[in-house]
Amino acid sequence: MIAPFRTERHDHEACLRDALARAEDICLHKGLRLTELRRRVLELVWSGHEPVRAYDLLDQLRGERRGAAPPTVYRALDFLQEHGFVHKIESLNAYVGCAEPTDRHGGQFLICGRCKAVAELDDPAIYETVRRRAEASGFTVQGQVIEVMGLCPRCAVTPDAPLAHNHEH
Amino acid sequence: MIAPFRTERHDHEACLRDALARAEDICLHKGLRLTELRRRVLELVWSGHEPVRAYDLLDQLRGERRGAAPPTVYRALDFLQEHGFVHKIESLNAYVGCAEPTDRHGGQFLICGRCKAVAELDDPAIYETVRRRAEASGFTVQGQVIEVMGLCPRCAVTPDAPLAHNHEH
DNA sequence: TTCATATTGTTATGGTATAACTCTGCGATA
DNA sequence: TATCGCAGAGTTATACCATAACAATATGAA
Repeated sequence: MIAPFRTERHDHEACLRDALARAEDICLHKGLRLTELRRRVLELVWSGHEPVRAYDLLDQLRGERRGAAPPTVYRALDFLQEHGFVHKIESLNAYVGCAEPTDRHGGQFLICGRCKAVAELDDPAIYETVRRRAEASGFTVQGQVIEVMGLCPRCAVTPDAPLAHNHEH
Repeated sequence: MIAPFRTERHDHEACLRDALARAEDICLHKGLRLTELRRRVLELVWSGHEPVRAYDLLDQLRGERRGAAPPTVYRALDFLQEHGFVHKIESLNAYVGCAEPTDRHGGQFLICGRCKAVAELDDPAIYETVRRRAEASGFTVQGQVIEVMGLCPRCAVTPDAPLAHNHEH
């Protein structure tokens, strides 16, 4: 199980730096082109641990790059998703960075309805239970979308405290 | 576990009739108003076991009801979802009927990528595994979105056979 | 250098969903 | 019976999400 919710000590600058370094490294080894645009979109998605919407990315890109348009961001997101650097949260139509990028892996997402933070699990017990029960119905499993809504540890405990910023979660 | 994939003998007219009768009955007992519009939208969603998109419903409504517009269908869908008569498939932005309506229950969906049929599971083993593993991370679970992509039993076995109609699946 | 191809730019459009205000019909109540 | 309040539905407008299609450009291999 990986990438749980961040604590108060979370150093997001280091977190972001590591994520970009991992991506660079993986692309180098696989012969993928992490272009300036793709790298920048990945960086923007990783600006926090909340899902980011495509048009928010686009708004930011427009400030930096003339002629940015929806395909600009969707194509970058397609690349990043295909190689496991980001995931789409289907129930939010939004995107989060992946801390453990492997090609086209699934993962399970815990989504805090209060602070909006998302944690990713890659829990084999969940994956296998879903696979086993689905195949018991004669279904052949090719992919799983698992998104769990609720409250992250901090928001469950202090539901009235002010929302901390992004980077502290 | 309920509502598996339909067999060749599936009598969809009876299936649809039962679904509408159940909805009528539940609304009667709960004091809910299954209006003409809501009943018709439910009927259209139940036209098959494939997810139906909101604007497809709208196109059909326009042929029957002057002034049908997006809110017409979304408001009906909101009512039907809230009371468990239909579910939204998040990964498809589409809606399916529910054979076992209970308020705001979750459910797990098996989605055939070939014939597009959807089967609903309400498997406590899946629900509990996801809940337990999420809460092991300190997360408080309020809802689950579980959508499994793959091949239904028939499409897995005869991937080259022509697609059967709707009602036979 | 030249070429094939991947990437990005550009314009347009399609698909999904809600806001906000109006109108209508129906039951509760004075 | 009058009228009030409200849920449901009509109506108009707009916001948000995503892709098609074609042009231009950059990149790396031969």
